[in-house]
Amino acid sequence: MSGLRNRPPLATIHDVAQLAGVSIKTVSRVVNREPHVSAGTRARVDRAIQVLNYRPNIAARTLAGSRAYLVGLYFDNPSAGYVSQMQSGALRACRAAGYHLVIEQLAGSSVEVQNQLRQSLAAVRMDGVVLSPPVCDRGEVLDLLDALAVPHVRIAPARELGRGPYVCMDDGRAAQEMARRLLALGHRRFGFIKGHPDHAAAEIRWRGFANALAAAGLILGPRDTWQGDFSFRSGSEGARRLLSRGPRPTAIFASNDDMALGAIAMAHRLGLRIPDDLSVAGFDDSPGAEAVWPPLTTIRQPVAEMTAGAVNMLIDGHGPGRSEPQLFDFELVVRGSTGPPPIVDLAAGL
Amino acid sequence: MSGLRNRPPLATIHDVAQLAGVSIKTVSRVVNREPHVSAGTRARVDRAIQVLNYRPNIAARTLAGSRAYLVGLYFDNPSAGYVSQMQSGALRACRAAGYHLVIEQLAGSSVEVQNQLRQSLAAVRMDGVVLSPPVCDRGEVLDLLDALAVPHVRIAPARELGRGPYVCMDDGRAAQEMARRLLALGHRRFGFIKGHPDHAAAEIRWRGFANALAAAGLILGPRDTWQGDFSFRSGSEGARRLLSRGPRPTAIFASNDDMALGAIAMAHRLGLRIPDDLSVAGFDDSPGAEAVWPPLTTIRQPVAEMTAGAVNMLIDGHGPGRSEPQLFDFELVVRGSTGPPPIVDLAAGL
DNA sequence: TTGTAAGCGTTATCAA
DNA sequence: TTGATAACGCTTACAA
Repeated sequence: MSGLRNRPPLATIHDVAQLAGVSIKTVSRVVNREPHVSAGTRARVDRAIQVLNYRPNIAARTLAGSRAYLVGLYFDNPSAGYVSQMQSGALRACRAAGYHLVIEQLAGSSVEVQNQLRQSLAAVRMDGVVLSPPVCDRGEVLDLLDALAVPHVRIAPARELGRGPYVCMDDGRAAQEMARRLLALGHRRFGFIKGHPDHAAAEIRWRGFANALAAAGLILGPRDTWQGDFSFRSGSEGARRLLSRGPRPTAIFASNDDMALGAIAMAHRLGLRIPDDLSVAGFDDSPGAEAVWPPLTTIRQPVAEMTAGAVNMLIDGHGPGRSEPQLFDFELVVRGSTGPPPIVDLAAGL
Repeated sequence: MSGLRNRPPLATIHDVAQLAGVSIKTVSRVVNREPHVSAGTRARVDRAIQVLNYRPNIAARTLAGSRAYLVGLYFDNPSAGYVSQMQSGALRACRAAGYHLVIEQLAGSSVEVQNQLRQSLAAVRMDGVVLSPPVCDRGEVLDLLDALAVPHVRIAPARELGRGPYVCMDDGRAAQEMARRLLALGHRRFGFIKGHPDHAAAEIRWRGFANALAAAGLILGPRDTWQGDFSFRSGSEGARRLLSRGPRPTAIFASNDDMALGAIAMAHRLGLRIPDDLSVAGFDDSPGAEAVWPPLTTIRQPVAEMTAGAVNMLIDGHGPGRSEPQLFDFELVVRGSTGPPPIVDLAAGL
């Protein structure tokens, strides 16, 4: 029943101490893996813990000590798949370290976000927080965190890279590599669907792509790009626009998979065959990428691993000392949605 | 920096008491909205709280009192969109009530799940937990929760409905209504893609659909159904099988949207036009449903609202007393993926 | 190597 | 209507 409040009493550190015939301090030492405990004592305590099914009360630990065994994950990302992967990585790292995860959505105006953050940090004393895009690029969030001296690690930040530790992937190089791949296939007319303007990595992807094309002597004009927002819908709308003018692009690169899937859907709708008439590439390797037809060529970003890494940096980074940004490898995943351009275009390009 | 541990001291209940010139107990009364506080005192305390930006420490509250201001959300759902909607509803309800949300994934064998659950409940004393499908239908989870007397509310449970409070939607009636709709359009040959066998609501949807067809004199054989698992991939695979035999169905109903989207992708791949050659319907109204082409006819399940309702039941259900299951309305959302069957089939059916 | 005692910031009890 | 004081279960000095 919902209203029931009389929980069976759980074993406390005193119970364990009594059963093991030691003081609570010794139990504490064993639980926290501190040195200076004889093997015999340790064994007795461990057995008592086992027998009583003892688990330290996190509230008491937090109140007494400096650690809370709680980390926060702050997000505000429209892509459910991205959030889901982050959480899965964060949960894995937390569980391995005996931590637990509190999540919080941080949305709205600067003032609103600051209030939400302040409220959550004051109420739940966490050991630190992980900031994911686009929250990690909001100046007011970093300011407040600094003011409250709350440890934080950012995931794929794009601004103020000197401000604290982060994990990331080289988005620019990944976009560049995708561009080179498409160029190598023979494409010469490109469409690019940009990501959400608030998400700074989107800008980096765009620049990486544009630079690689520029190196090949190609310049994308404003009519070759479309300002999307990372949503499926903005991807299909972008594709509609990019494909509605002649000569139309033979390859479209979208800043994330959701938009690429939207572009594919639109291409189907317009009667274009993929990849025969049009190549489409995405970025993220989201669940849908492998499932759509034809499966999507994309950049695999190890979101779960990155987030797990961020949580570990938070937990391990106990002593002071500058931690280096942790760089994760991307992977260009080539699937069926990209191929050579139509013969006629190939001939023209050569 | 990550390793920084010296946080600026936050105001405590003592600071507030001193500034307001009252005892800590009075501050506690004001904070907790208890009666028996004069208006003047209350105002003074409120002002002091404001000035000092005081927020009660949740760890101290938990340790001393009976409430933890923390609720847990346990999940293990493959659909990122579903999880995302749940969390969003849960976070909204938590924020409104001054609570915070701890999430935990519960996966694996019976023993593993019990250990995860036991560990998380012993470490983080939560006021209660919300169980989502398919976790909410695992007997060992309910048993353990009962044994530990942890309040819980289930979302869309399908088994053991007498065992505690829950929120739900009438899946069977929704599937029935979808069947009637397709029958009314003139369809007579159906394909059905079943959901994950562990997710009991999937079974209910299937029975609702089958019953409605039976009422119209139609029986679906094993070759008219496909055992999916709620994934996009299983949907496309299911569609491929269902469509590979003649005479092929004119309408496919998938137990969730991800599978329906998979079916649509497969239909495109096979060169079938939707809805001219084939109608496809889903269940959930996930984000992709509106974005795909043609947009998906589906059942809108108010997942966020249901979860918010579950959290509120947990928080409100403080006194004992049996709380009734809370039933939420579904909505049949008709979009472009369904239409009349091809003329030849329509003629044959009449 | 082990133990004692003093908090940590609240809520709960009981008296004023 | 208020307030003093004892828990709550643990960590952290500091002793032994």
